Amino acid sequence: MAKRYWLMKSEPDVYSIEDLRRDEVCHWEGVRNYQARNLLRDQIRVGDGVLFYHSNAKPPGVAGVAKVVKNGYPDHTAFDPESPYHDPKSDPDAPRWFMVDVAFVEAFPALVPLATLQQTAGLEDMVVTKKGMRLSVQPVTREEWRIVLRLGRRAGKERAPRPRESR
DNA sequence: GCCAACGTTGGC
DNA sequence: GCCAACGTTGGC
Repeated sequence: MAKRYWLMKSEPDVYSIEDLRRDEVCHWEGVRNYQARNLLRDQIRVGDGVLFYHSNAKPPGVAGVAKVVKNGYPDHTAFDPESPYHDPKSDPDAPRWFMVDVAFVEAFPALVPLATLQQTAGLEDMVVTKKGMRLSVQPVTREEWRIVLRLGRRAGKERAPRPRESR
């Protein structure tokens, strides 16, 4: 399967790209939407690229890049009564919710705001720019990926020198 | 903090 | 299986 690309939302107050930089790898836990669940379980694969999106932020936007390092597996936080993501209806013998593991790749020197995405030619059909689209795990096309990475790296170039990145 | 757009739940 | 009520998401 060729490498594919995704956008995943996280509230930076809960878990930000800087948290992922520190942790290096994280479980993408707590997704409780069936459409997103299906992507995590069936579509997203090791090696795929992830745009790390800060939602409910000021401003919201793409903060950096991660990569998938573990395919979908049951989200154990659903089984934990102490977890904020606890779901008593998820049975360990037939898990309802899934997660993947992602690893830090890079943080953009400056966030690419949603408003910029909405104004950028070539991103007209990008899911995150659509009004009313709340899906927290979304597919991204190869071309959208290319454009957003260029925006993120260019944004940094205008403000501060960017250290050599591995990719 | 507001509220529009969605998704889910539950009565019938 | 409809749909009203309710809860959540997430931009503004």
